[in-house]
Amino acid sequence: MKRNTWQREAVREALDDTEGFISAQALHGALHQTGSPIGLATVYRALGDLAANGEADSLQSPDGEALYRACSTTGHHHHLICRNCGLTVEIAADEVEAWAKRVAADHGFTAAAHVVDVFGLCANCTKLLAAGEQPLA
Amino acid sequence: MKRNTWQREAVREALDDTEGFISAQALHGALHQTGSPIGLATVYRALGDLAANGEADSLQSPDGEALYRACSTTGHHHHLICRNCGLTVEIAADEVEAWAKRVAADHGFTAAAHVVDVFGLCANCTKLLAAGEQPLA
DNA sequence: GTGATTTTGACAACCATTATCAATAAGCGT
DNA sequence: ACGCTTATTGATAATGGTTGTCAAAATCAC
Ligand SMILES: [Mn+2]
Ligand SMILES: [Mn+2]
Ligand SMILES: [Zn+2]
Ligand SMILES: [Zn+2]
Repeated sequence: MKRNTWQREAVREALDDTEGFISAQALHGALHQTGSPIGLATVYRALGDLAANGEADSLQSPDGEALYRACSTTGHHHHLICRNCGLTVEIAADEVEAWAKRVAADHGFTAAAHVVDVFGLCANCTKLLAAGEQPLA
Repeated sequence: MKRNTWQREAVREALDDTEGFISAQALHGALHQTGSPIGLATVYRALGDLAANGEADSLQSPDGEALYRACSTTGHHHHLICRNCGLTVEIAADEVEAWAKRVAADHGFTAAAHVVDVFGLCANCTKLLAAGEQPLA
């Protein structure tokens, strides 16, 4: 049976305290800074479990890193993500859902799923970068 | 200036001969099987260049591997991909383009890009799997 | 509390991708 | 055609995220 450990709870809380998407490594770093001695492998395992249970959303960053986020919305939705600071907006996109279903059906595809993510610079980061600040400071 | 080499042309042709999306490693393997002595690093570079020039499309597979495909359509478009056999249909989706732009603008995001891919089982694979065949045979 | 079983975590292994850099070769001027 | 400049190649090392290993520690049913 599945056992409850403080490590899994720590990962859940750390993920909740994070604004946007975050990598396993970054979350492990954040936990360490709070004094937690949790191991890196454990963070990977906990995040994988959360994603499998639907408690967290995951996506592949454009450079192939897996990112995780605790979602406030329970149902199916998508994300608008700042590629500089990670700020994330959850998006309900009925329009795109319908489009995806239609496209698959029109071509005889079954068991269709879709990946829909929008990356950009949030208003704040746009301002900062225009002022000559460095990205990801 | 940019020079023309048989290696780049070999990668272009190998990519054209491929039905669906393929990884750099797999393409390198395919080239080797035809007797080509091309180096792996060169395949990575050539694919990166093709993608940068818009001659190839690239996407991150669900497990974080970069996949490439020679596009017949020159403009921006998306893909409907069979997760079993790799068969790919190119999709023009003005509706989704407009949606992505609107979503970004509505939230003050700039420099927006989007990832939109639909994965499913093509008609043929649906039939085969229903008949009890194994996936990815 | 005891013990079977799960979980952890330091570390190694893995694997895709990128950086090195000496050797090679494209292509311009001659 | 011939050098010469310089982009390109490719064997190899390095990088970096992720997963596997396995003995030690922790959980929980009894
Ligand atoms: Mn959707
Ligand atoms: Mn698009
Ligand atoms: Zn931002
Ligand atoms: Zn198929």
